[in-house]
Amino acid sequence: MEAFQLLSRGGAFDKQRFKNDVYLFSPAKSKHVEGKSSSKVDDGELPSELDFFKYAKGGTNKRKAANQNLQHEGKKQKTNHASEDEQDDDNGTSNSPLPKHRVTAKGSRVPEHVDVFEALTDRYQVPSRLLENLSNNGYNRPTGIQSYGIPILLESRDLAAISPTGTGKTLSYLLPIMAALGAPAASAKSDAGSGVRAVIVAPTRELAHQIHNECLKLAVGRKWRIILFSKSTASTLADKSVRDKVDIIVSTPLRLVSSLQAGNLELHNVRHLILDEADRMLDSEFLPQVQEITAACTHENVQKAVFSATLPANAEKIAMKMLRDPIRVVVGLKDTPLPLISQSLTYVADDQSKLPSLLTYLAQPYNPPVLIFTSTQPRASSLAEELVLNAIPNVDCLHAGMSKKEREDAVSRMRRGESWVMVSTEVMARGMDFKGVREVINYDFPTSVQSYVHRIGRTGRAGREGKAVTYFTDEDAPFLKTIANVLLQSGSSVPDWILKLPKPSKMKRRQMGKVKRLEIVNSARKIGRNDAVKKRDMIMGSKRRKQKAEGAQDATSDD
DNA sequence: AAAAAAC
Repeated sequence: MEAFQLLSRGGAFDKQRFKNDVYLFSPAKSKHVEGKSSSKVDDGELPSELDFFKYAKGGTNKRKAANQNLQHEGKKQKTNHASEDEQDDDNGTSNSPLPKHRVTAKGSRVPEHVDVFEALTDRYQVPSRLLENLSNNGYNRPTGIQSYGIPILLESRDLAAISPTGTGKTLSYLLPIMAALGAPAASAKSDAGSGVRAVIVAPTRELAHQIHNECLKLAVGRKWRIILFSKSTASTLADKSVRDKVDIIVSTPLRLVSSLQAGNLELHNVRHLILDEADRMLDSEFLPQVQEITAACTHENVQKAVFSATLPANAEKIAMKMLRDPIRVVVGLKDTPLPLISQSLTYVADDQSKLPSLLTYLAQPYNPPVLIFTSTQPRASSLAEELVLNAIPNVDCLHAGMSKKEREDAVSRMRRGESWVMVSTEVMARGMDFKGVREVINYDFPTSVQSYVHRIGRTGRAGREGKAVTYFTDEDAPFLKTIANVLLQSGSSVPDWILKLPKPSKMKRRQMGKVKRLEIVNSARKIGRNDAVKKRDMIMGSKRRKQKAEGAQDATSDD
């Protein structure tokens, strides 16, 4: 009976019900909203294409036009316009599945872009060995950010690169670094000076690990020392004569900072400093650490570059101050998901209704692996647990509260395709490239546009299609319109009534943030529990699990 | 908004 009630509350998209709840947020406008919505109920049922064109007229195009005008306003700066469409026409090879984006490059003396990787050898003497490694790894033609960004970095210029998720930003900075490195520091003919020459900083261990892997693939046949910085690798570099022979370090910020402070690392010889996921690296939590790192890079010719799919104005300001005579490259529209990702918003009345909705979803055919995002670590753990208890196969969990080994194991199961359902926190939201992910579910509503764009950007990578579903509850209403606009901007359709919601800024958002979200409410503790618990402990680690459970109980009793 | 992540 209980289960039936839960199911009947969750399930299908229920406009009517939500509409009533809108009153809660804007009593003054409630009649207006209701009147308009009910007279246009049919709009929501139009084919999605029609819906899109309708709203694109009002919002999307205006904004595009505004963007373009802004770009033309630069005074002393030169603007380059180009389009990947043209490049595709030139070449005639239509095996490029990548979406076609407008590219703008703004700054002084912008180097010309390249249409093919081979042009890099002619123009910049990029070693052919490097290009071989490219094609061996399946890189045939440069993406937008690669064709513009690589020449800029090869000309030793500073760069702020904004390009959508899954469009090859990593290669855009790795290739120029490797082209510029020359002989390994350890070799006799090196004129590299002493100390590491390139540093790449990323916000999570998993991402740093992935970048390091890419780095190794590209460096095949060369003897550079490329270090994924961790506690153990850092300790092997305690000996200065050893660390002076390192060429490239990939690291998370705090790891670098603690080595700097311990006097176990010098960055005075760094010629290339890359901030991946730049807006994250420049947010208030990471900024002090990043500043310490940049301050330690004292070489007069240090080249700095920042990369992200999103770069809010304040982060861009900080970035531009950091950079010297920078060039700003924007591929597509900033802070916007790929149109390849078909996005939808699903109403679930409240937190308790989410699990039944998800179970219903997972009971139908879906494309594994599915990546599910929750707002907190305990919620990720307990949701994974619930799915296991409900006999969903191959459930995995990954958050930063897990041990290093547990995290690594989870990632490798994911890479091997053994995970069908991966429940995670923001730790997985940025940069991670699991090529198979075709569906993302935002179980908990994202807390920013940036978070939304990066989360759903785990699918639709390298030209593949993807699907993203976002659950929203009554509590999420104040932020719904903001995210709905992002869907519109990227070509997904949104029901009429959502767009008619009052402006987010006018809503009472303060009181909304106070709702405490604890663990996923259990709906089905039944038979086979012991087996399920064993399996769960294998997935999440029993020790950690116990700690989490105790912590959560404390939190509950507080209430 | 606000939690997450970084050692």
